[in-house]
Amino acid sequence: MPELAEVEFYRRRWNPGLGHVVTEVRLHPKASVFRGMDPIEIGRRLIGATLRSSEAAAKQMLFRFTAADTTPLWLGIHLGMTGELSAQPTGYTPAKRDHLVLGQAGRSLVFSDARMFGRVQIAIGKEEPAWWTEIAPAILSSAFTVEAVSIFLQRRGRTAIKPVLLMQERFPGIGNWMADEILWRAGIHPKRLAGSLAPSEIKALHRETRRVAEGALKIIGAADTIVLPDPPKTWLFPHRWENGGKCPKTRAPLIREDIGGRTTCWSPGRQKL
DNA sequence: TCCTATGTTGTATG
DNA sequence: ACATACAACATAGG
Repeated sequence: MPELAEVEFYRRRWNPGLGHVVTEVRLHPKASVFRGMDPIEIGRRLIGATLRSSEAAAKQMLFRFTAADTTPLWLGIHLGMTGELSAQPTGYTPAKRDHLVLGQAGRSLVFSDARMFGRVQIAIGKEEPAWWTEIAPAILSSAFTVEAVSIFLQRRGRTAIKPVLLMQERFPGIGNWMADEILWRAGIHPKRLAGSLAPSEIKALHRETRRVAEGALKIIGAADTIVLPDPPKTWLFPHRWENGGKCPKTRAPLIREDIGGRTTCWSPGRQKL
């Protein structure tokens, strides 16, 4: 599920653990979410460490710990397609999909991921790890300019705009639903080649990318609810999966089709080829 | 049984 | 070296 704003939402679910020591680590050592890393090593390092702070960027999260001897310890989590974080009562017993459980006095911090496209990694030392610092500059930062977008679209000129919006090196945090939302707002057909967009369309795309990111972070990322909130009916989001779904702006039936290997939803008439 | 799924990455090809 | 397209990863739910 998780794109930019959902990642931020889930990151905050571990906030109750801030300032507390990890006293027990339970994990599924064979789970592929650990990728190349040694799960035993991850568990060993985290025991006795205190959770100090966390950040989200693009679709990733960074949890900063300090070990008992004050050595900085960085825990990186990518939620993949089905990952979630939660805080559970003390002594929580890991279920099948709970690949990493950090036990603290008072609560357990749980990472679960059914499909295991997610990733868990750690790094040790003063410097933030490269896999964190190398994430592209945020969409809401000053580095995300019309110029930067324009250059990128020219370089990917022969590819449909939809899959280009999913490229994390320029659109960090954008996923399938946000990409459709952006194109729908900007009035651009998802099959248009990236290199074919007029300057005015590039401007609109840039503007709506920012607005969707900003709106999603406000509605989803900052929500204080137990359950992940959905954007309002005025967005494409609540209509994109329903059969017979209609465009909230034109009331025309929405179209769904595979583009670049991902189901894409758009509003005919509003978004023309 | 069959199909789909809010993601990334490795590989083949041009 | 760069750009492009797509299979593969692993599992649950309709």
